[in-house]
Order: sequence, then structure tokens, then C-alpha cells
Amino acid sequence: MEKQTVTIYDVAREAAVSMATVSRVVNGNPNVKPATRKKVLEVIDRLDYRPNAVARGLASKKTTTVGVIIPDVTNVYFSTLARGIDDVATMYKYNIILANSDDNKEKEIQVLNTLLAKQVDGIIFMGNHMDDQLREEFKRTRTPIVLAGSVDPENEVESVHIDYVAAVKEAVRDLISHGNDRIAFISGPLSDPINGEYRLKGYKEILAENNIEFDENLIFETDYSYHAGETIWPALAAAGVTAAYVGDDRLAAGVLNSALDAGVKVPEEFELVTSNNSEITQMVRPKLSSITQPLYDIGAVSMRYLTKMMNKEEDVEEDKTILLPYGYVKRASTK
Amino acid sequence: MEKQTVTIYDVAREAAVSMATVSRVVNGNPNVKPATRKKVLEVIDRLDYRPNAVARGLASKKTTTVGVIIPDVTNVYFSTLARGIDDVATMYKYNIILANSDDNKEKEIQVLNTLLAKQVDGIIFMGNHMDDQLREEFKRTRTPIVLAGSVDPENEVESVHIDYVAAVKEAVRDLISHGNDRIAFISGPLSDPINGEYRLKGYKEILAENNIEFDENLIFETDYSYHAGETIWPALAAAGVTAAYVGDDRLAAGVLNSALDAGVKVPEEFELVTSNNSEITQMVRPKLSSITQPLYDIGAVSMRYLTKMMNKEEDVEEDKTILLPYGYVKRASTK
DNA sequence: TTGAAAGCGCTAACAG
DNA sequence: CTGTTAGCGCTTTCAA
Repeated sequence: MEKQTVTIYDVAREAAVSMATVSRVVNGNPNVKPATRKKVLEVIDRLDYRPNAVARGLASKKTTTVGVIIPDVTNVYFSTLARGIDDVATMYKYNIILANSDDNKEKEIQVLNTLLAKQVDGIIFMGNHMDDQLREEFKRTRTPIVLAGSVDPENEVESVHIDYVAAVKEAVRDLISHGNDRIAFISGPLSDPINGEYRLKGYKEILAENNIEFDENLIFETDYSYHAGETIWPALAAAGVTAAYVGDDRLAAGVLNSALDAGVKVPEEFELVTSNNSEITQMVRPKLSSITQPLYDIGAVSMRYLTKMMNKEEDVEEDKTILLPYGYVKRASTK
Repeated sequence: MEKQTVTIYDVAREAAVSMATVSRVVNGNPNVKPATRKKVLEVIDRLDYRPNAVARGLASKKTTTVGVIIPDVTNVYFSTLARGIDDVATMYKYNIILANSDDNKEKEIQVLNTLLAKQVDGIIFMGNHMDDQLREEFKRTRTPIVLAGSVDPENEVESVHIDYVAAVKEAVRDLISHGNDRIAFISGPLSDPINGEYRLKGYKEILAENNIEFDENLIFETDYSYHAGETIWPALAAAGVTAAYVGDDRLAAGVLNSALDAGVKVPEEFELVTSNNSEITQMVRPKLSSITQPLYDIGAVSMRYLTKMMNKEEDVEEDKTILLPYGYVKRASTK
């Protein structure tokens, strides 16, 4: 039992054909006489030959692997996207190199470069903020890139996500319809376009449509953690809030428990809706009303989109951004 | 802007040195005169040269990427392990190819083979059951493999995890100390050694030590989902259970809510402890008492262990399994 | 300290 | 339908 590395050459010799022929049968090229194919296949089986993907990649300039940049796998929002990505990647015979970026600019760029060095055929990027530097890096490469569940305000790089503005409007509209007029907007960093531009825009719009004055004191900017929400109630109470829209489920669970632990009745005295409809929304009591997003599908569609770009398929979308449908489910955290 | 692929050859020409020299500076080989190194570095920078990792891999037979087989990234238990793995992988300049297996034997084997075809330098496997077939596949390859948070009952392949038997004993002991003598054991498939062998063993042992007769009707075998727990209360009630040990947090959240929704008082009428101390345990009310496992560390240590094996370091552990410390935190779900 | 040259294992024209 | 022949871009002896 030694460093037995069976190569295509060994197979060719044993089968008494050329390497080219072996290559053909391995790659399913139809131009091979059935008899020879059978013979080669037998030898491959007998020798337990396994094509070396690295050599293949070097020769063909295709690695059948795509890079996936993710802020943190540990966050269900992203891991769900990742699952969708991996599933369709597998479907199309691709593998995924997963790299955590912590949403950190330096890491993102550095990871991007090592992915490129590894010659990935494409890249799926998930992140909360796309800035100019990153956009520049993206433009420097000819490797296709698509953003999954993330937005590029400049709309220069292809992306797939939901219509955040409309979704937030729908959620807040529900709150307004119950008579609330002091509704908190609680989200992660407003510097993330998804919060500061889209969601906030939806929030403001629906307020305006209902003649409710926008009050800056009702905007609560935190991070995405459960912990951030856990201690927020006093601030909400001080602002005279009776309802809240929250941009992240874990954060929402924190907000909910924070209110509950303070003796507040939900939804009687305080209503809240969250944004991702992850399992968490149903594990807490009362269950959380939430915007629903087809996270798995966003990942899946992103990857599908990427395959089209990698194969230079003709029918790539005219528009660079694909919008998937969102929904809204009412549960016990709202009246 | 064309297919500009700058190769090591271009750099060599521009810098008026040989490819070998360029290779040396790129790889930090000390045998290069500072002056030449500087010159080469300048050209590299000017040409924006980026070494092709695939070519490198073919020539050196090292890809600096490791394969990670995971049942489902979407599960925090595993994604936390994965995060630990990725972080130390990055630290050691490795990248990770992440592949979901759904705990499915065929997929596992198939994924293993494509990983091997891609010439990964090592593999980290996470899965609930190691069977003979898989073990055979593992033994066929010379690529180092370590199990993270998973066990090989035969102890033939290296692994890192906690002492499940002892951990369960501690958790159940707490329940017993509160006077409970009809304690349910709720877990995923008993065919998974971690449940059927280790945890169950701990459960039986501590029962025996306290002269409590083992009752098979108190064993509830389900899957790992939240949903599975959500409907379990009637069965528990029928069995006259007053406490339960649960093998998975999501499952535990389901069990808890199932009891709560049936009007049962926790912990007054029903106590329960769970196993992974994920964030979920603190999001539900009452918060769940739980065994604590250093999940991130298990991932990190696994990867560190793997690097040692890949570098054939001398001081690889004598024993094939590394046990990390566990803990137990009491919260409101137990008296 | 540096260079020449032989591969690594496979694909992809190009002939035949 | 099959074989020949170049590489793909880099590492790695072996000499110098």
C-alpha cells in the first residue's frame, strides 16, 4: 500500500489506447466507439483511477469550484443562503469554497484575492455593505460575481434579493393599522445600505403615506446580535414606543424578551414584527410576526444565475438584479 | 482589457531573472539576494502578478485546501464547528471546501470522492454516524481525516469531541437530585452512536447509580428538528414523566414549548435540560439548563489536529481521540 | 545565490 | 473514432 497514484497514462497503457481516448471517455465525449469505451471503463475500474481535478483545472482553465464569501456561517440567515447555493452548485457539479469575512472590508478583499488565485470559476458574495473599493476589486476581475441577499446600491454588480422597501412598508403598515403611531425602527448599522437605504426608506414612506411624522428618536441603530436587543427596552419605553419593526430575527428575539422581562404585555402593550422568518420566530413566545424571505431560494437562484454567467449563456437576465417575492406572516406578536 | 494572464514567466522576463528565482521570492525562500528580491517584488507589483494556485497545486502536490463534510450548514451546532474550522484553517493559510451531506451515506461517500479528486490536503468530517463502509473509504485514502464533534465507536479514525457519557450523567444527575425518577431521554436516532451508545449509556449509568430502574418507555427517539419536539408533550405526559434530558437544542425548544402550550408549568411540573447550549437556550422562556460544549473549539482543535497530520508533525497525539472539556449551566428550566 | 530543465496529470487542437 | 503533440503555470532537483 504505497503512494499509488494512478494517472491517465497508466489507464491508457493498460487499456492499450491513447491518453486522449481515456480523457474522452472520462469526460463523456461521445466520439468513442462503445467497445473502446467499455474497455477503458473496465481498466479505470480495475485500477481504481480517479481523475486529478487539479491537473484538469490547469489544462482546461476551469476548476468547477466557486468561491462563497459569507460574513458568518454561524448566522442562520447566511447559512440558509449558503445551503441554497451549495445545493444548486452540487446540482451543476460545482464545489464551494466557503470563506468567512466577518463583514470586514480587509478580510473580504483578501479572501477575494485568494479565491481568485485559486482560480474559482465564479464567486458569490454575501455581505452587508458593498463599497467602492470592493466594487473596484470586483470590476478588476473577469470572474463572474453575484451578490446573494445583498445589494449594490449602484446596481453595478448582479444580485438577487427581495424588494426590501416594499417588504418593510407592508410590515409597518400592519403596525400602523393597529393604531400605532410611535413605531420604532430597530436595525443593524445604518451604514449597511440594506438598513440605511432600503429598509429605512420603506419605513419613512409608509409613515408619510399615513401622515405620521418621522421622528429620528425612534430610530435605533445596533448590531445584529441577540444581546443588542436584550437590553433595549428601557430606551424604547423612554421614547414612548408602542410598536417596533426589527431588521433581524435574533435581534428581535432580544427585543421581545427585553420587553417581556420588563413585564410588558406583548402584543397588548407592545407589538413587534421582524424580518427574516427564521425558526427563531416560532420558538419564542409569543411567536413573532415577520416578513418572509425565500432565503434558500435566494441562494439557489444566485448560484443558478452564476452558472449562467460562467457558461456565458445567452439568456442572462437583462436586468442585473433579480427580485424574489417576499411575504408577511402575522403571528402573536402583533394584534 | 483582455484575458491578461500574467504568469511567473512574464515576471521573470521583466525582472531579468529566472522563473526559479521568482518562484523563490514568491515562496519566501531565503536563498535570494535582497537586491534581486526587491527587484522581483517590484515587477510583481507593477504587473499585478498573482500566482496561480492550481498550477502550484499540480507542481507541488499540495492545494492548501481542506474538505469539510457537514450534514447541514443550516444547523448551528455544525455551523459553529465549521466556523472554528475555518478560522484556524485561515490562520494556517488553508481554504475550505464545504459540502453538505444531509447525513446521507451515499452523499457522504460521493462527496468524499470528489474532495479527494480535487486533491484536498485533508478532510474534516462531521456526521452523526460512522459506519463500516465509510470507515473503509477513509482507510483507502492516505489523505488525513479527522472527525469533528462526531465519534467513531471503533476509534479507528482520529476525532475530537467531548465525553458524552460523562456530560449526560452530570445533566441527568441534576434532574435526579431534584427528586425526579421518571426522566425521559429524548434524542435523535439511536442509530447514531452519539445517541444510542454514548448518551444513552450515560443516562443508564446515572440511573443505575441512583437505583432508579431503567424504563424503556421513557426513551423517545425522534429526529433533530424543532418540529419533532413541538408535538411530544402528550406522549411524555402519558408516560408519567416529570423531567427530561434532550439531546438537541432545537428539539428541546420544541419540547419546552410543547409542554408550555399544554399549560404545564416549567420547571415546577416539568424540568428539562438540553445538550448544546446554543443561543436558543437563552432565547426561549424559561431559559434552558444545558450541557455546554466548546463547539467552536472542537472545530478549531480538529483543524489544528489536521494541520499536524498534514505536516506529519512528530507530536501528533498518541491517542486518536482528543476530549475537550464540557460543562453544565443551570438555568430556569430546572429547579 | 541563481538558472536550466524536467516534470505534475490532464485537455485540446490537429491530424489521420 | 483515435492518436500525437503541445502546452496549462508553477515547483523542484541538479548544476553552476
